[in-house]
Amino acid sequence: MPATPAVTARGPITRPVPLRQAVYDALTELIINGSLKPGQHLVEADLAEELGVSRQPIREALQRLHTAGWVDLRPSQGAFVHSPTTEECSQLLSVRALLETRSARDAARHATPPDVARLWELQRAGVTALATGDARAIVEANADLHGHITLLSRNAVLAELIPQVDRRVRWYYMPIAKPRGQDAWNEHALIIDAIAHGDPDLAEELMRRHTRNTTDFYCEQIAAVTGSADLRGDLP
Amino acid sequence: MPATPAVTARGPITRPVPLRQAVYDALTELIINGSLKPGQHLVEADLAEELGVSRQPIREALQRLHTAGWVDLRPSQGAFVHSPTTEECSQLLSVRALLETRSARDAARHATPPDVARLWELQRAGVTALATGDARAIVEANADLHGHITLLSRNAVLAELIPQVDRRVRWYYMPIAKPRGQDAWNEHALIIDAIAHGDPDLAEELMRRHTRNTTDFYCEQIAAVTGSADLRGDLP
DNA sequence: CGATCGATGATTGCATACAGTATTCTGCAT
DNA sequence: ATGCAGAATACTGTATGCAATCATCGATCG
Repeated sequence: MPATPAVTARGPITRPVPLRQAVYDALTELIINGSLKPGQHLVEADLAEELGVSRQPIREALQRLHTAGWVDLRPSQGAFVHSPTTEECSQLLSVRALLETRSARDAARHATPPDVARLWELQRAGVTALATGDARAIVEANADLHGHITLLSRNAVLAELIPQVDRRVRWYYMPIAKPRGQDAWNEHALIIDAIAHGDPDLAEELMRRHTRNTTDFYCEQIAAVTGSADLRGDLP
Repeated sequence: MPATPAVTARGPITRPVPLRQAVYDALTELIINGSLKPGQHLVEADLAEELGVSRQPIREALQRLHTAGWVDLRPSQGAFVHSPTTEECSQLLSVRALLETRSARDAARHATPPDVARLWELQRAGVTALATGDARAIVEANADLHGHITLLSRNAVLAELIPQVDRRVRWYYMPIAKPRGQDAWNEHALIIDAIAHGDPDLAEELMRRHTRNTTDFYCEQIAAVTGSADLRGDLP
């Protein structure tokens, strides 16, 4: 078979994106950016008209949003945008810290030189974003860096779980939490260094401190707004 | 209205269970007990007829099965029972150990005397099942005990994540892994004791050993069957 | 004889229609 | 004014129908 010449396309081909997937993406976006507020009743017919599709893809997307924790699905009553409690957020932070600490450890065990180079690349992108002061770019760069570390852990289960937890954390803290800035990226550099040297113990410990600092920072922001009690919960 | 006398029901009232939920439960059961084999193509129309419902609830259940990792959903081609790889199982075991270790620690911080009493109750049930030699009862008792520890961690996120991971692990190893027997339940007793004494460090360490032993046992079983290489992967 | 192309059947994706149930509004009696 | 009863309304849950797409098989051509 000498054929299949000069196929420049990336991916198998341009698959027609299933409508339910587009709906899922659209709704998550609407929830994250606040167009759909916590507790709001999501009426299928309205969403269907809004997005120009029938109720069927809407329902399928709502199923996925439910299992992902974005909406609550009360039988015979419909879907409601999930309202996170402070306890839940504390727990999300705690679990995220646990998973990311582990992924850092495994990343240090598996990372190759090209992997590390890619990490430094993302690190530079983050520092650049930090210099320009573009808050959105900073958050995104941070997510990219952490996401790539989870990839390097070579653990598909981890890489599947972490983003779910992470996105929900970021969604909840988005309105109140300013990016941590320089400190966070200094810590990133230390972690990358540990990964580059293949030192699992050090990478784990550094990531533990990093997530702890991030959590503390978030909790201070929350406390400043709500004047509430201790949110740090069960962090180690 | 003199009627509705002597309402013995618990909960609000007897809610009519949504059909999609029944379908979801039925399909997971069929997958776990092997009626639906890995890789098998799940034709919506067939399932609908089999279960006596229309395609609509089937589709919604398949969405949930997909996000839970039970089936793969290939666009325009339908649903296929997920085929776990040995790598994936190793990763599942690894993540499960991580999460359960943490839940044991938090359980030790939060458990009340009634909670501990309930744990001992479950422990006794497990030992009884062990004595009778009923393999299915043993596996179930084990899941109950671990599940209750996750509840005691007072972390809803953990309690949500662990069962998903745990069920998939048990499903894959079911055909080849004999229950570990007495050793596992001795270790359980030590863990419960640590929780009862409110000793997080000890509970964490004991659970770490316990999950490590369980993983080792499973891996030996696997190796004996497949004659494969090291599966222990990234356990600490 | 092998390979490519086209036709056919099966299956999914989406839309629509109908039935059951929870909520809300209105009217009346207290 | 307040509480309750009843109907009207709105929404979800389920079923069915149709068009688009994919896999399979057979025929034709090199």
